[in-house]
Amino acid sequence: MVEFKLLKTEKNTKARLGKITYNGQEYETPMFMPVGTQATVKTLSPEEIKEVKAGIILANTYHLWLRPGDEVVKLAGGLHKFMNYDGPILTDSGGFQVFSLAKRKDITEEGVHFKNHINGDKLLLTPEKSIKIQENLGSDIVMSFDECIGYPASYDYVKQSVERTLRWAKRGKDVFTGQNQILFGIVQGGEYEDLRKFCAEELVKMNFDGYSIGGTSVGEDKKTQYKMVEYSTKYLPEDKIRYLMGVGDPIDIVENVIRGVDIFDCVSPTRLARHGHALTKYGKINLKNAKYKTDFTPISAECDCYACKNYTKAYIKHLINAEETFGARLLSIHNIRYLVHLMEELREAIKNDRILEYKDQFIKDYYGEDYK
RNA sequence: GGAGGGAUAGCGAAGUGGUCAAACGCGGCAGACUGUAAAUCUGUUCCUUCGGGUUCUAUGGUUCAAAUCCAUAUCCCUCCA
Repeated sequence: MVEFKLLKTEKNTKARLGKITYNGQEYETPMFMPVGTQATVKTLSPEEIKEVKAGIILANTYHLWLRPGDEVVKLAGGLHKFMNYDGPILTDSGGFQVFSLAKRKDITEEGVHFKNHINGDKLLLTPEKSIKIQENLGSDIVMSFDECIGYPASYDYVKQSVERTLRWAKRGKDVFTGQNQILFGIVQGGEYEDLRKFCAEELVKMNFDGYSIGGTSVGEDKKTQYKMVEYSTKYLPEDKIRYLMGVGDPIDIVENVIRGVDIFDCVSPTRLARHGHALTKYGKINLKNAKYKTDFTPISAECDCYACKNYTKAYIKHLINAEETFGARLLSIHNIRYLVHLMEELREAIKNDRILEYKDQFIKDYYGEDYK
């Protein structure tokens, strides 16, 4: 069972320091959660996930429902046993797939009709079904089934979508019986403050165990994203987890921690890794670039990850160029460790009430002196 | 010794008179990626002062026009002796 305790709020901002306890394990927030859509953080073993000091990982209802099937996972004894991970697991509801598979969707009051991406079968995912699947999967944190609205979207569309998302949240909560599971509601509302406020307040009335902020990282500019987050956290209770869904650009993490977000997830560290990119204190680098061919230094001298302790840029570049999977694995380890370490630094800054100074220094390092 | 087939950009390979600086793939160079239909996708890849210039093994020829037709040379492959 995941339990959250707010430890402090930073003196000058809304940044929060918190503690999650889970089966005798303790994790601090703000935290970054690596994504393991198909019950695996792509290329990493559970031991490696722990070695980079990641805590919660995220898996996906839609994908596991289709393959291998939530009943199979249940038979295996739940996700933790099935994938051999004893840390906390959060499952997304399938709501994002409504958005990303938009060409083949049909949203009705009942739920969303899909043509699945594996064999084209027609499927119906409903709020009740999503909760049931997540109960079968046996994740620790369950998401309500929502509609992730794209950007831009008209006020009228967002309004009716938010209202439906709220009805879906209620329906899901009504059937939720998860043992040792907690359930989050998802704040939508696009860029419109009154709709974000309305959505948040209605969800809070339903008393969820935590709250997600959705509808971000769908192509909006950074300023808009930060506003969406402000308009959401402002109306959420202090004592519950706030989870910003899908955001993982380092600067966005820093900015949104300042706006009161506790946990983040993003596919970017693992996807960037598979595409040959490494996150570093001094910005993102592309190891495919010719200039790294004979660079026999680690990705980052100050990084304590397995890749940086043992391998050079030139070697990892070679692996990526040769399409050897070990390269993607080393970069995934590094990129996740980079984000987890970023969170460690942010927590330290919150403890010292110096997060604004930290942000300024972060920007100078990451983007160089002439940023903005 | 005889008979046939071939040589196209870094590599492989289309093209067989004009619409060809030459399809496509690989390789190279760069870019994108945000609750993962993503180990994917996009751009670019003879030279250029952006006007143009020089290409399809080499040389010569036919033609208004040649990677494409003809002759010779060089190299490679297959089959028969």
